[in-house]
Amino acid sequence: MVTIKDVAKHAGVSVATVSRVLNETGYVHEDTRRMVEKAIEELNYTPNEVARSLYKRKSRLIGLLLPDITNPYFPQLARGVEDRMQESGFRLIFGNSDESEQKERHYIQTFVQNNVVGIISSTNFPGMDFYRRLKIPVVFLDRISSDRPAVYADGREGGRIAAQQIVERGSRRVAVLQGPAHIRPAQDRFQGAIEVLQDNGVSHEVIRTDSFALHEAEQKAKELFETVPDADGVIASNDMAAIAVLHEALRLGKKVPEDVQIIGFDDIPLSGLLFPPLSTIRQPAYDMGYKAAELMIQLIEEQTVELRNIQMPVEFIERGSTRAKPEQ
Amino acid sequence: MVTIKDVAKHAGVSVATVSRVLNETGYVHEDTRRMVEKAIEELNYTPNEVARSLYKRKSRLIGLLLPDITNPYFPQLARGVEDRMQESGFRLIFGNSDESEQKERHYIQTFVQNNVVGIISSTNFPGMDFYRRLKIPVVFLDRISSDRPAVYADGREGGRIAAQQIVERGSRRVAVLQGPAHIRPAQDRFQGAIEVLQDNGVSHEVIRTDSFALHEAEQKAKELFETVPDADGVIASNDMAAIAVLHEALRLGKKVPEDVQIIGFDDIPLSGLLFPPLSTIRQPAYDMGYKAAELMIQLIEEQTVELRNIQMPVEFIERGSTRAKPEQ
DNA sequence: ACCTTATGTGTAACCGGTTACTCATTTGAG
DNA sequence: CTCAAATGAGTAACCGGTTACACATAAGGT
Repeated sequence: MVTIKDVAKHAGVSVATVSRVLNETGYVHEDTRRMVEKAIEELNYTPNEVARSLYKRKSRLIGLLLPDITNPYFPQLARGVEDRMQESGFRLIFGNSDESEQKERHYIQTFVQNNVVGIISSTNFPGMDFYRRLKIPVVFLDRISSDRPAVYADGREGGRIAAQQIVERGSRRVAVLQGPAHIRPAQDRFQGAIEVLQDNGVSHEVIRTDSFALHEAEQKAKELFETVPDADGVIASNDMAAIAVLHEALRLGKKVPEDVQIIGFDDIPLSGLLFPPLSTIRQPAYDMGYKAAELMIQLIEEQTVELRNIQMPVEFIERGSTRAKPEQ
Repeated sequence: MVTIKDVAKHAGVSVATVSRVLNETGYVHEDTRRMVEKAIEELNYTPNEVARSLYKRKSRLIGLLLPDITNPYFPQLARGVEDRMQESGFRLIFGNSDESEQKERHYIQTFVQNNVVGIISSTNFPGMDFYRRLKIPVVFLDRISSDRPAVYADGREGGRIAAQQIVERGSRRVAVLQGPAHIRPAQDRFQGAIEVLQDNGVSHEVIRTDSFALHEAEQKAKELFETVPDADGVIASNDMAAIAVLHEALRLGKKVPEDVQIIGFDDIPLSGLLFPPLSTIRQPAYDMGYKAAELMIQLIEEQTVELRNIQMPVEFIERGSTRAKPEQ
């Protein structure tokens, strides 16, 4: 391995000078700089980030914790984070929490042991002690917390829009998938939807779900049509659930959207490729990740940030699983 | 930050002794051990991995490079890798290469700068100099290389099975999506399919694709039905492409599988939830990731590994986008 | 011409661990 | 009882960078 000493020797200067050239700090004579740069080039030297990190007590690494990248919504968040971090020269250490507190605790610990400069997390446990104790910046993503900055979508508004749309388009018996009770944005969506359904006096049934996992979605889709066989509208807690519901509806020989309208949440990339393509409430997942990264970088570089909670707008994406809006 | 010195002072011993307790090396008196453990407990000390990594010249980090986790196939690989690594206490540094050589080179560099002990990569450029030069273990995943160990699925066999199935089930005019030309497993699938189609004297058209990206898939699906409007069977290069083709077929009013049969490749989690659910050639993605991690751990721990190339079996998953097999 | 300030570079301490080496004490074989 | 081997623990060098400090020389103000 080529070290800074090798470069120093090769260029005939001290390690301090090489370090100054590398970091563009202090005074370095133009001629010296060139010699050092030549030596770096010739030896193909790249500084050891670990040594740097040890002295500085901070690395160029960011910890990213997601529930499960197997759910297509999260990779989009991740890409947003990664791409923004990349622009500023940060790398990601990555972990799936599987919604387990233990795993999460463990990941956070090793993030810290590796001197990460910040942690971006879609945790299910934003209030936990191990977050409170952290002395590095934390940004919650797709989650809400009173202690820490967060980036999330306007869930309540999303829920409202979904309900409005499905009611306007004629559903009168609506099943609502509730989504995990302990995840704020999911509950906001749910509340928003219920609000509007009640205001409009539309009959609705609630199907509770505990996680966003796929097999649970399949299960709940079956349960839905057993519990509410005459449902003519479904508001799903996310697109994965909506897809499961759509599948089950078609399997039961129902026509979508004629017999049942279905609205999802997220707008994952595949939604538009289903048949019928899924109408959904779009969360700007990539942008949310990107913004979270941006917020993190601000927190790292300055200590103070004015805007600590960023709520992103949601949007109704009209596709084929809802009917045409009747003329006013 | 609590350091080993603090622990040493608190326990009334030297740092060397604390280190011995931590690493279970050398001789430590039972009583001393207990005192040290008590001190560690009381101070809530966790060793700094960075310092450790600097001295040892190796960390507990593994670099993982994937083309794009936004494609649902890759998160499954990633989860397999992560879960196995987790078991042995390794963490992942993660990057998406976006099939760009430049990005890839850059990621590999920072992996090295961070003292990763190994790199697992689904690269598009397995032969590149920057891989050859690496002095740490490299395992290619879902890729094939003559220089390095690799874990991949039996693409040729997969292609054969796909073609056999679609022919047996009655397609006589088959469109084949070729998949990126520079990716071995994709080409193997393609070759396998073509072989069988030719052997059976079934007419086939080839649609070339350059990447696995989603928007390209949509595009190619349209192109397919323009070029081969009378196709009664489609062998897609992966499930994403198959989903796009399925969508396009239904959009054009074709009945699947009555008018057109479609076979995908990968078996991503959503395939079964389409309507009709997608028949596909299953690659055991999670297991492949898991195995790759296992292989990597062997390479790290011993220097020598007997089985350096692991080919995983593929399997036809019969679902609704293919017709029933006619009675013999 | 003289003193202050700016420029340029090297020496060595430091970051937080690990381990080679040293030394003291115990243990046990003959 | 003697001496080699085993046990137990501390000191300090080391990993590869960064930077405080020291020092020398050049530049600039009066």
